[in-house]
Amino acid sequence: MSEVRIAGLLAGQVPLGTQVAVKGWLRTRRDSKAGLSFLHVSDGSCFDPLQVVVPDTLANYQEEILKLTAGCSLVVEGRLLKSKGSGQATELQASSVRVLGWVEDPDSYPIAAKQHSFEYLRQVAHLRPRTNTFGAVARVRHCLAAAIHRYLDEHGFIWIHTPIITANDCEGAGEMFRVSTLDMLNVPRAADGAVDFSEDFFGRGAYLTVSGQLNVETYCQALSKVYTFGPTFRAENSNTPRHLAEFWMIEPEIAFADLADNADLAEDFLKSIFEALLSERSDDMAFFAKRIEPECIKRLEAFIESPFERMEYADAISALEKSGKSFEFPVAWGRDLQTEHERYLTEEYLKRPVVVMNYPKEIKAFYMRLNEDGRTVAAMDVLAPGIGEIIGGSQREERLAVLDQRIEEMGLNRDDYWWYRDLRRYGTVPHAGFGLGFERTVQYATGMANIRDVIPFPRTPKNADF
RNA sequence: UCCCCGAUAGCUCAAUUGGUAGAGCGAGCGGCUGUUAACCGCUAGGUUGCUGGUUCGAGUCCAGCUCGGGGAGCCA
Repeated sequence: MSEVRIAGLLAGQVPLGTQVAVKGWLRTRRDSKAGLSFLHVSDGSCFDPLQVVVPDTLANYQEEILKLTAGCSLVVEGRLLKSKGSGQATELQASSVRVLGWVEDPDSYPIAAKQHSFEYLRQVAHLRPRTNTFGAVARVRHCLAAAIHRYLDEHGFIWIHTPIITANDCEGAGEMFRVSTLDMLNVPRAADGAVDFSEDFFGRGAYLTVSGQLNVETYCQALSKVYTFGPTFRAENSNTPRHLAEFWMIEPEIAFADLADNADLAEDFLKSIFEALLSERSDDMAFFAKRIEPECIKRLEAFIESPFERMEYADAISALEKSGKSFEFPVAWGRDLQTEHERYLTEEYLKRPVVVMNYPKEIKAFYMRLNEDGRTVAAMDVLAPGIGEIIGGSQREERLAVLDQRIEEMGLNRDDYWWYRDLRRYGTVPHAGFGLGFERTVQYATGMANIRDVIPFPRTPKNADF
């Protein structure tokens, strides 16, 4: 007897009539007076459950089958047959059903066979993967992650495992989580009363990374095309459907490249992974289109087919000024684009993704390359309808003198960046890269409204449960 | 962190000007049916988020707290 996953059975990989064993969890049970029960069993390998037909002639029919409830774990053996019903092509005619684990007190089982709110399911995050939605999210998440690695591998990128713990308290991307083994009830003090981190584990202050970019640039300057894909941490008190304290980020970095190359990569990369998603997880995407966001498949198809708009920051400002809209936040050259501005550009003005390029240097990071005009830097943001900023990137400043000047202008300490500056002293090359928020990508693809529902165990202010 | 809203049965919600808490789903039992968001009947299920206050009387009004949601900022 062969043992197979339900995905393979439903995909027709096993000939009808074959005797198989299936292991999974019960979704629903319906009994018929014709002397049989119908079980929907899922093993998570695909969206659809397998229908199992159980005749009342099985020895444990009265004592066990009729008492099965949602969530029970089962081993079903039987023959794969063409279904007599209309809801599915094939079904399993059971010759034995073994119950591995019962659900104690079905009345209070948190995942009843009914619709639950996402807010509620977050409180039972250990059980929510058993629902249609969260099973689908998990498979889509995996599919996109695999597609990302595959694309980058096929295009000659090397995956660099940049550190999670960093002693750079100067990465400049917001509040950081401190990593310490000091006894917080009895911290060592220096003479001036400040905490003495020289006695801490690393002999200095240490933090969780907010970005692998500075580290990955070092490998970029040797391997040409590299990327990071790992968890990232921000200790910002952000309470929105788009922010997490712990999230995953992809950061490609390419040498011998400028901002235009960077934008081209971002576009080809995004289109490629969404194409993979549509072809490999059509079952889950059909579910999202039916129950979560009716437009999500059409949106991805349009995303793949139409070229991204490319727009100068200055032109974006002009478009906003000419829009006739009254924005809550003022529009002016030198000011950053607010959420409402980004939404207007992608959702009303262009109705598709746009790469906004060359921002005023004052509102961007020190490492972004200064343009000829002396007032803008080669930065880019990829904005998408419905989600806003999905990618932020730039060409990096490869000229040491200019980099030093920018470090000084921003009030940063040059010595803190000694190894980063070394890259500009030893065989510097033009290079560029960007950061893609993985959860936001999953959100965009599925239409899931809240970022807390596209990561298994969301970490947000006041919540690190599970 | 700021603004707005919310917390009532396992879940989703209702409850009139302050007057003894109700429905659907789920669960249990029974009926019916190659069923599939099944359908029909019956039953059980509540210290109304926490603390305090006003009142003869509070799910309802007031204050504080906790947690959740939406919007904004920060950003990916």
